[in-house]
Amino acid sequence: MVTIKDIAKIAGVSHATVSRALNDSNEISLKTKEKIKKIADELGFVYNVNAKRLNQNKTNTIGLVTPKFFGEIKSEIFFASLIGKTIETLKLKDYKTYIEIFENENEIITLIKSRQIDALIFVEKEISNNLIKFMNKNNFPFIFLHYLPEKINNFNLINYVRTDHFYGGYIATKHLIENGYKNILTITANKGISIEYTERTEGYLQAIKENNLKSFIFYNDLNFHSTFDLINENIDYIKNNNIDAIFAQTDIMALGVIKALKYFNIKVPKNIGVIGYDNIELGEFFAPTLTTVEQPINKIIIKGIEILFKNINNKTNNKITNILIKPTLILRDST
Amino acid sequence: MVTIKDIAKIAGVSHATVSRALNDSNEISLKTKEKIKKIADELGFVYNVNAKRLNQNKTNTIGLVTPKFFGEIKSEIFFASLIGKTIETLKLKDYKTYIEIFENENEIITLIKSRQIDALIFVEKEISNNLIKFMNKNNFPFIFLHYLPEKINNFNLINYVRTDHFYGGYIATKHLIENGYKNILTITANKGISIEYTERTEGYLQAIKENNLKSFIFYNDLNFHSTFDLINENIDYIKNNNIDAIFAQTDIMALGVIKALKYFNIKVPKNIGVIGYDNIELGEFFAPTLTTVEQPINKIIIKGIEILFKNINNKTNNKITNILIKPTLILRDST
DNA sequence: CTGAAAGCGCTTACAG
DNA sequence: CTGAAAGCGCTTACAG
Repeated sequence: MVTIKDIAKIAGVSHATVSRALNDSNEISLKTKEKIKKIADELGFVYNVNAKRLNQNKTNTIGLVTPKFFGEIKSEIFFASLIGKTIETLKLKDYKTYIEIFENENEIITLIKSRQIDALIFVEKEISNNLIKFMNKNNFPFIFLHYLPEKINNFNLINYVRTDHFYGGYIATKHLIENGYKNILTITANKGISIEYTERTEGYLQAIKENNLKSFIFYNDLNFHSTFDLINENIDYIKNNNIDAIFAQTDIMALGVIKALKYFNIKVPKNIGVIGYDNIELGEFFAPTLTTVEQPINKIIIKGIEILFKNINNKTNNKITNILIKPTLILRDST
Repeated sequence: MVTIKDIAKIAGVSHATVSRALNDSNEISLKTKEKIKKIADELGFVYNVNAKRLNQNKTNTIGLVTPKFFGEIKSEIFFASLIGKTIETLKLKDYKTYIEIFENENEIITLIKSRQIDALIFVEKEISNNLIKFMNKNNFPFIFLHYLPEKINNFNLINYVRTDHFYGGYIATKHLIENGYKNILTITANKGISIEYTERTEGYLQAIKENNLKSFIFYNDLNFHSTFDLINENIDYIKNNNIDAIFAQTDIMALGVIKALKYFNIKVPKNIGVIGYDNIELGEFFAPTLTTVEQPINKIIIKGIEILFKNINNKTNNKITNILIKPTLILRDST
């Protein structure tokens, strides 16, 4: 492969001069600069990144930490979008993305110490204070997107951008109310699963309260089959309470709900309206298509990267930024 | 960050000795080796990979080239699995994975020249002879998985591992025949889309021929809605020819078929059996669940990486390896 | 404006 | 078995 020394030889200058020319240093004559650039071009010169990174102690690469996302359809769809959007957004800034599937924190620490990345984006809940402290101590920029690190109680030490789930739960419920539904059941995650479900439920309760309605809450696993079972087992409760709408706090749950209602010949949305949460693309395949709350994941990524770069470029300014982004309602046929 | 010089200072040896110790060189005494390792451990030493890569001209990183996979549910599911499995498999060999979303070949050439990766895995069709030649000339190891590069006519210059689609089309059709279906329609891709659909169709024709049946072939777009429309528009043809089974050459198409048949109150599998191809996880969500041909993507990845590593470790041996892996039938409710 | 030198953090052939 | 030296391909402070 061609190096700056090869160019230097051909141009009859020192390799330092070549380096300056290619880096558009302002202490070089336009004439030699252009001559050198032309030669570099002809030779198809490309920097040896490893040399550059060693010298500058900067990699122009951001690590993206995700959970093990494969093997389950919902997270595959979500993380494929996330990874794609992140790569795309960082590429616009001339940064590379390195995907790290989270296994343990030691691997993350090793990754940082090995100087492969300049910063980290976490879309991962299982991060402890230990790692946060390590990064802060070393002035290593990072941000949490979408998820909050659940082992941590003090969020004043981390930047994050995530969905405003309270608002999401609120608009989902309000939408149902505005469409005339009165007895609205919400199906949320089992307790302790994740704070975001608590927030969605609080949004739900706020809308319920504002309209003097009665609240109905089921706690359940987040998956399709168990939600199907849940409805099955509680069909009498649903009938006895005249439940006429269900706010399932994930789309997958909502699909399980719809399948179960179909099984009992309950028409959606005529007898019972159903709204989901997430806007997974899957929702478009089912009949009726699913009304849902869309998580603003692209906005989260773009905003998150913006904040991260402020941190990268300005290490002194350690201001913590926490941002909630409002989700939006996607109206389809199930309500 | 701690360097080998820091360790050297504490251990009272030269940094060359530290390097030998940490690399388990055999020209070092056990005693100093252990002493040095202990110190390194205590200091939490991790190599600066950039220095190591520069020195060794080796990155222990493999590039994975994919199309732009996000924005469409089917490819999101497929590539999320693929990326995950690749990262996992390479990690076992102590290699990192770098994801490159294909835009143009110059970016790939730059990636290679910049010394960020030791080899490339292509799961991408749009590669030309130009790039192949460049890699071969530079003795840069690469392999094609799953797809064949469609702009190329001479496959003797490239390693690849892919599904045996002829066999896949054959077993799908044979399965239908063995279940008593007689008039089997296959829906394949529009001509020129990809060689794999031609292969599936040839497998179909082989089974049809062996059983003296009549062949019925529709050519269509690969997506859900247009396949739904296709069935809609041709429902008379289907009825008139007593079509009693449909081999849709992708699962997404098969789901479109089932939706359309439902619309006409045609029972699956009672009136018409339906088999898909791919085994996307989505197939499990629909009723009836989808019988399909599973692409052996995990086997392809594992085998492909195995071949790639032979090439990496043994650059002299430029033997080309082409492997077809047989897919398997997944029996569910739609046949 | 340009070159020689030193340095980034490693490895390894050479000498002892 | 160990150290001093050279080198991987860059950048940049220093001197002129």
